[in-house]
Amino acid sequence: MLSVCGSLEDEAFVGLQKLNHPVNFPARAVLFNQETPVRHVFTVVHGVVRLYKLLPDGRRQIVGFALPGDFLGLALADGYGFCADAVTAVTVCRFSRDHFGDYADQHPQMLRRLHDMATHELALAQQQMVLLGRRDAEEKLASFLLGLQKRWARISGKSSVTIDLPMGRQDIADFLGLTIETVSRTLNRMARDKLIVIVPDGVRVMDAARLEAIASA
Amino acid sequence: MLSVCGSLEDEAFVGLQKLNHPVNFPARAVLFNQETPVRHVFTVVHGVVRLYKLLPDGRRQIVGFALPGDFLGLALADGYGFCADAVTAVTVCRFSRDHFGDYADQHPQMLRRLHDMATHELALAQQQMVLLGRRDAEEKLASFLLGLQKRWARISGKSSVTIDLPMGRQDIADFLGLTIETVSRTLNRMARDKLIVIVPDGVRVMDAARLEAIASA
DNA sequence: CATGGTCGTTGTTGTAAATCAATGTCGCCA
DNA sequence: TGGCGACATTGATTTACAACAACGACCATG
Repeated sequence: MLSVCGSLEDEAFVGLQKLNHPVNFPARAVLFNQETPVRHVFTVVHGVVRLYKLLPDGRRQIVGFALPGDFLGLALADGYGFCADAVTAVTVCRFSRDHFGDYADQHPQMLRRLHDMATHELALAQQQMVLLGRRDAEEKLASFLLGLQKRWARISGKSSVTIDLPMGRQDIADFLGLTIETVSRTLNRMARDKLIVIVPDGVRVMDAARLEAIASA
Repeated sequence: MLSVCGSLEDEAFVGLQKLNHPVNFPARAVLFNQETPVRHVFTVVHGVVRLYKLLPDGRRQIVGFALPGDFLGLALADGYGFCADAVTAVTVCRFSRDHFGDYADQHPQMLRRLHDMATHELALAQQQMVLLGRRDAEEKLASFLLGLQKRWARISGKSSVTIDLPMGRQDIADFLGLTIETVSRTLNRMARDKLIVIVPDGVRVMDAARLEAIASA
């Protein structure tokens, strides 16, 4: 289990502990949105947060799900904003954006670490572009499931064939650039094909090899 | 016009000048690819570079076009690779990845600047996710054209209603998650609708207001 | 000025996914 | 216990875009 402030237990970050400010949000609570300037950065301690952008007509693209240990606030500077809200009940560590920025500027190793996180996020974003632009519904779902499985494994330290899906079908659809119906149909077809079994709030991987073949097709 | 090493004329970077190594590539030349580990980072001086990822079956997603002044090599660390090749004849400034990394680690202001660039790229990547996941062909093209127009304006210092398109239709298609036919048809429909005029290697914006309405729909 | 190559356009047909429309399931609370 | 509301599934139909196919424009090269 992650202690008070998740990914900040690093020696680079001990100085930040005193700026630390734990906060709880119930499911569906808004952490911040596209319009209002963001006054804080966050580290997720538990729960799941969805990050998304809205078009004026209401179309939504989820740009990521933040799981425990993830840091929120990298791309917040640019004025390009996105929204974040709690998928499940969530605990975060909150830092004032200004204090955090000052701290980073005075601690090159921290800056370095932030930069590494940013480039990692960028690499993930590029993977997501491939997925959104060039893959069909089944490939999208297979990648999504396996990607989440790896992330949960990394968080819990042990891998499992059961993948927890705390987010609803609509969230998955908005992450993968599909509709809720297509997500539902594709998932159920995968179950019919014995790739997975659908369980409450998750799926169980039955044929990892075939699933991976589809995901990296 | 950008002098020897484009975006490196900053006081933060004078120490790098001696590591500077200008290189020319003809159109279509490969700067680096997904497989081979990347030994250099680059700054584009002139010409246009396409950055893309390939799926095993040959599908391609262009994740960005690098124009003069742009830096290449942010997301290169992660092992997740992408390919880069010259759309037009290209001049770049090349730096050894190791030397560049060492330099950055010893110059916090440089690290800071790299980090800002990375978060900016991340914000753009997220915009592109919205475009790929949730916009139709016409919206994609409109955004693409206006985005390029702004970038050219920023580079040349003056805005123009004529947008240079040095890349071919296939490149545009692979950037927007469309086929070449859809790009062609959509552009020609926009021309028929008097939004733009198609000229050799570019388009001319005739109805900026309507185009922007479509782009930010 | 023929010839081949690349690239773009245009027409036709096909299809994956969107859309429209019920219906089903589960948990919560009156 | 029954009924309401959120969410998921399933079916029918439509549609935007892909795929296939043919043709035309441009230019480089012998």
